[in-house]
Amino acid sequence: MPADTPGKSSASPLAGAPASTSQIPDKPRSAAEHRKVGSWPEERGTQPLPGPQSSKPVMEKRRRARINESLAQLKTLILDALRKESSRHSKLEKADILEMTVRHLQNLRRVHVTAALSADPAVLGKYRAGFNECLAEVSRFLAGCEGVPADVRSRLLGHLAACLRQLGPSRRPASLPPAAPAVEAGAPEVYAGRALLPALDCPFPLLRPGLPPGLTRALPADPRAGPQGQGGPWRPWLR
DNA sequence: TACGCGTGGCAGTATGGAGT
DNA sequence: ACTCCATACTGCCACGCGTA
Repeated sequence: MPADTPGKSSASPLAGAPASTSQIPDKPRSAAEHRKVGSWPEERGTQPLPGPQSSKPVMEKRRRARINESLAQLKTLILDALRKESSRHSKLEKADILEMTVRHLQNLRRVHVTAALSADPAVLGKYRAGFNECLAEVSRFLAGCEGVPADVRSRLLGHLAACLRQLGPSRRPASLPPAAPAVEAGAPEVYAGRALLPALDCPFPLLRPGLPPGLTRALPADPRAGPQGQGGPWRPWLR
């Protein structure tokens, strides 16, 4: 198992601690510790777990229970978010729940992009200006970079320029790239009561200024950034 | 047919002891 | 002090089986 797998706790210093490791009495236990000592609140009053070897089925059972519990919560949340009656969807499969969740999160992101553009149409222009500066920086870097074949250089710059053109010459949302395949031509997609803009195939957050918290990676304040997020162009290399 | 369960295997990590 | 190795523990996955 990879040590850097997110959300896992096996890399915790406690993961491999022997059973005799003394616990700090008042220290709050982590989830891993709870699992290790078998003392989840709902399990109070039960017998302590036997040795590690014999507890393996219990651990596996507990793991499955965690998965199912989270899936059940996810189902409730997603049905609530989509305003669907849960009683009519009691037969949802796990795969359905996950698919609905993925679609919901994708749509949510587009809703927020739409909202941000509606609130301040200038953000697309700022993004474009930032992208432009990025392109110029790459161009400067490549010019001073030995060993980069000319065709590679020109292909890279051509690709970036094409990306820039794809953003459109103006700030109007109507100039955005073609809609996602699922969207019918001429019929704006509506989600949660809002008309959506076409999906942008952006590998990074498109509208960083003003994006609702939690929708993109939390970025620490960068003293070099200057006007970053305050009306100036977005400069990814300053992050 | 989807799901739950028990089980074995594998891989990653932590730990302690022995050897240098 | 440092390295190496055996061991313990944990999480994930696949498989077979039973059930609703």
